[in-house]
This record gives sequence, C-alpha cells and structure tokens, in this order.
Amino acid sequence: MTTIPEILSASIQKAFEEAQQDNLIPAAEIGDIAVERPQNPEHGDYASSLPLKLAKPLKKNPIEIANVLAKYLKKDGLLEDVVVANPGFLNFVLSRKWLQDQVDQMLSDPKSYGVTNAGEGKKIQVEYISANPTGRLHVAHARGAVIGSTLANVLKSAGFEVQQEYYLNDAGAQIDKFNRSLVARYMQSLGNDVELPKDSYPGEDVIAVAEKIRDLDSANYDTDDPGALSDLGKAGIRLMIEGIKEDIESLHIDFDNWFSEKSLFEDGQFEKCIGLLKEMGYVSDKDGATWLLNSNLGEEKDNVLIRTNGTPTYFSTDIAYHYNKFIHRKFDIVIDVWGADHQGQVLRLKSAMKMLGCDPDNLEMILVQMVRFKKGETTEKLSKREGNVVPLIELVNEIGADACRFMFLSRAHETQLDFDLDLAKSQSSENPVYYIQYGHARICSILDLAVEKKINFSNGSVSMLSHESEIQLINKILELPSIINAIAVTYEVHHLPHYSLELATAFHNFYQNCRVISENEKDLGLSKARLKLCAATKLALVNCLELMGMSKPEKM
RNA sequence: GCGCUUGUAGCUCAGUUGGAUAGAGCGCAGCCCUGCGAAGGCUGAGGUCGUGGGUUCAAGUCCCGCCAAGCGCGCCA
Repeated sequence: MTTIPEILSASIQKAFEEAQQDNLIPAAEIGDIAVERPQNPEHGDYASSLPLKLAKPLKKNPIEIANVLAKYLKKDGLLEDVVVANPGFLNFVLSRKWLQDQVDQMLSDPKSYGVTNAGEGKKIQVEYISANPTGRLHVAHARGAVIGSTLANVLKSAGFEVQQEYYLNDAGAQIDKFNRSLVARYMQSLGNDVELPKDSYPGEDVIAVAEKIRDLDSANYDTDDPGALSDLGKAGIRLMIEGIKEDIESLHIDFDNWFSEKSLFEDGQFEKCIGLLKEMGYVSDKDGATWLLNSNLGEEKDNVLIRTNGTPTYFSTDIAYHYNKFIHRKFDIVIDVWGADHQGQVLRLKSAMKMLGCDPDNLEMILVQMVRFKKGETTEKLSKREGNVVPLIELVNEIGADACRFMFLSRAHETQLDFDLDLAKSQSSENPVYYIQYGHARICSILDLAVEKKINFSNGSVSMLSHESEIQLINKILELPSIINAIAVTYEVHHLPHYSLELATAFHNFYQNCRVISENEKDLGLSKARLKLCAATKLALVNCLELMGMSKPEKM
C-alpha cells in the first residue's frame, strides 16, 4: 500500500522536474519532499512548505515558486485542487471521489490495508526485556516489554521479517547468587533455621520457587551434596523462567525465540568470536586480564573481556551474542530495547561490532528511560535489593493488560517516568484506551443492528459519503500506513496510541453528526453507505488495537 | 568533573526531516439523549513552550551559555 504523502511527494517531484525543463525554475537539488497533514482543515487535506524551503537556493519569491509548481501539478484521480497560500504553502485538496472509493477499496481487500513495504522484506530482530531469570518481572520491565512488542508488530506491518527475542542471562555471577538465595530459601521452606546470605535476592519470588520445588519434588535435595545443589539451582531457574513466561503472557506478549547465553559457551561461539578479535589485533593482555582495545577506535577507554580469574565479562558475552545475531543468524538490522542504565554499553558494543566487520549503523539501541517508583511524596528507584518492587503481574491484575500497555506505550521512550501505582489504579477506569475500544464496540453494535434489520450494505454507494465528518474520518483512516512507515524509520511507537485516539475521535465525531441506521425508508441508501464507512473504520481500529497488543471488545 | 537524556496547561503527555492561530486526555465551569451504546458530542477558563543569547523569511523544534531532574563513566550485570 502506497501512502498518500508518498504519492503527493512524487507528484511534486515530477512537477518540479517539468517546470525545470521549461526553464520556469532554476536547477536545484531538492531532498525529500515533506508533505504533511495541516492542523487547520481550511489548509486542505495535505500541505507542503517546499516553496518556502526553495526560496533561498532558487533565489525566487516563494509564492512565485508555488504558483509554478501548482500549475504543473496534475489534477489526477487523487488530487482535486492545489491552492497556493501565503507565505508560500501548497495546500492539496484531495478528490472526494477518490477518498470515497478508498472505502470500497479497503472493504474489498481488507488484508492489504495498513500493510506497507518500507521494510522490503529485510530480516530484523527486536530483542527486549531480557531480564535475568533470577526473579519475576516487575513494573519497571513493563515499559520496555510493551515498547518492544509493539515495535515488533509495527515492523511486521511495515514489511520486515521480524523475530522477537528474549536473551536469557543463564550464565554468569548472578546465577550463582540466585543459587545461593534459593538454597537458603529451600532450607527455610523445610523448616531449617537458615539465614539468607548477605549478597542474595531477598524477593518473595525466590521463596515461591523454593516452596514449589519442595512441594513438587518428592526426592528431596541433599543440601550437602554439590551435585544435588546444582540440580536444585537448575530446577529453580527453570521454574523462574516459567514464571517470567506467565508475566509476559499477561501482557499479551509472545516471543519467537529464547536465546540462551550459556549456549554461546557450550558450542564454542564465544571462543571463536574472541579469537577473531585477537587475530585482528584488537586484544591485549594487561594486568593478568584480557582487554579489548576500544580506545583505538575513539572510545574513551579499553574494556576488560576476560577477568584475571578467567571468567568473561558481561561485555564480552554481549559481543559474542551480537556477533551471532549478525553473522550466524544474518539479521540485516538488530534492535535492542534496553534500560537507560545500559547507556555506557552502546558505543563500545558498536565499536566492537565494527571491529568484527558488522556495520554499527545496523545495530540500534532503544534506551528506555528508567521508571521510578512514587510513594507518597518521595520517589525512589525500583530495586530488587530494596524490596520495593511491584510485581508486573500485580499491576496487570489491578488495571488490566490493555490499560497497562496503553499507559506505557503513549510516552516517548526517552522521557523519564515516575510511576505511581495508586494513581495508575485510580486512573485506569478513565484510561484513554477505553475511548478507542468504545469506538470499536459502538461500531460492532451498529453492524449488529444492521444484521438484525436485515440491511445488506454490500451494494451501498460510497459516493453518498459527503458530510465533513465523513470526509475527515476517511482521511484519518487513510493516515495509518504513513504512521506505520514513520515508526519503521524512527522506532518511536508512541505515535501509534496517539493516532489511535485521533482515529477514535474522528469516528465519535462522525457518529454524533451522522445517523447511520435510519428509521426512515428513504434514507436506506445513505445508511448503506455509512455502514460501509463503519466497517472500514472498524478495520482501521482493529489494526491499531492489534498492533498495540490490545483486546478489541465488541461489548463493554 | 566529563558524557547521554529530559524540562510544553493544575496533573499526565503529544507536537512527524524548522512552517500557518502551540494540541489531547484527566481535573474545573456549563450545555446536549421521547434517535444506531452519554465509556459519547459541544462550549469555556487555563501557556512569557525551564532560562538567557544566537542562526533566518519563519524556532517548542537547530546552535551556544546557564538552571533543574534522571542515567552513565566497574576485572557489576
């Protein structure tokens, strides 16, 4: 599906070239031609400020340029009129007939609505959440979760081949720490008076896992036997991952792949990757540790790959992991949705990728700013250590997955967020998400009524859709593809919930102004046309709700 | 100290490569169902876009200084 701005940009480009051939405009480079929807409907359906931008390089009056371009712009099926406005805008009025016909077009081919080809079938991976499997997810994870999953959905619609991945940090020091905590909790659950080790996870989630193991496993673990303890740890991680999967499902998220950090070591990929860096001379031994010479590539400092004690750092496994994404699994683009506290990692990982021959521009990190927890007047950082975490599942149970998703989705990822659970609870009933879902439910009930009254509107004539709110609604519906394309470039998913609200507003407006199913027999033709518009709106709303991972209730 | 990010209505936030009169939801003051769902529609009050300069036809948007907040600068993950 080609978007309207794309069509108009191409027309302007053509007009510009033709005017140049006729020597009415001096030669000049024009980059991308911006066509946008003006805020004021009096300024047309779409508008471009190109003449204002060209005024300087062309050394001509912007109005003059606009007039020339307007003359060369073909009034074709789509374009009905071009109006030149001060101080040099081109305002486009779309043909009513073309707009009306799009309703029929959508209904005859509903699958191609909202699908674009911006991604050109490229392989793209979105990795998100990737929380350590040493505890259940909490509210701070929800933000990245919602942003990542929605981004993946949108990229699919934009024509990418998308994989959603969760990176399981199942190797490393945090696993030992978890094991120590679990053993203590396990002993406690058996009635032993054991203290929790100093450096451990104090959360309830570990207790729950320990008790579950006690209840499930008839063969008790001999806590004096190292082998048994190792088995206990493995069972604990397994159960914790099951819990994380529950958390994720509660938010309507489904991963395509769970990638094990441990697997990087088991099949030698880690060794190979580090070996490669060594061969290329990017690695040096110093103070008994192995270092990556990042500073050669403009980084502030070198970084440790292998510690003095022989264990790999988080950084080095991350290099191997991303090498695997690009080289072994051949992703064209890799997106990591990370917490803002990973910021220091961005540049050095990119520079390591460059050493390995991967284009760092194909590695995109989306840094989601921290969520802080608000308690009365004070705010504090959520921390497992502090024990002030709110489990994700508790939030979802309180306010529902839809409201939860919408809340985190409608804020740009780089803004900080002070999260107030009480406020979230009290506001959940007036969450804007219901405004969108209400529009959907309203349409469903109208369409039900049409069935009840045996109105078959498949032969409705869309040419009867001429009320201002009808035209505005069609325009709004047709905007979705350009929203999807914009997100495919900027990865800013928060545009989607805002667009959805505008779409719902346009529908509620139409509903208020235009009676759909009339009691009057002679209005049957108009009813049928409006039913078509309702069906098209439903298609658009369903698209939005599905992209955002929300339910689409027919009744509320 | 250095780096990254943020600062827009009472609150929570949008503002699309710089464009026309800075928008929405909630809250507040009102109006609209003997008509398909009032979880809706309409009207109003509420803004020196943190602050001071600069760039230009045009700045909430770009550049510089300052103020405030968050994060980062580990042989932690």
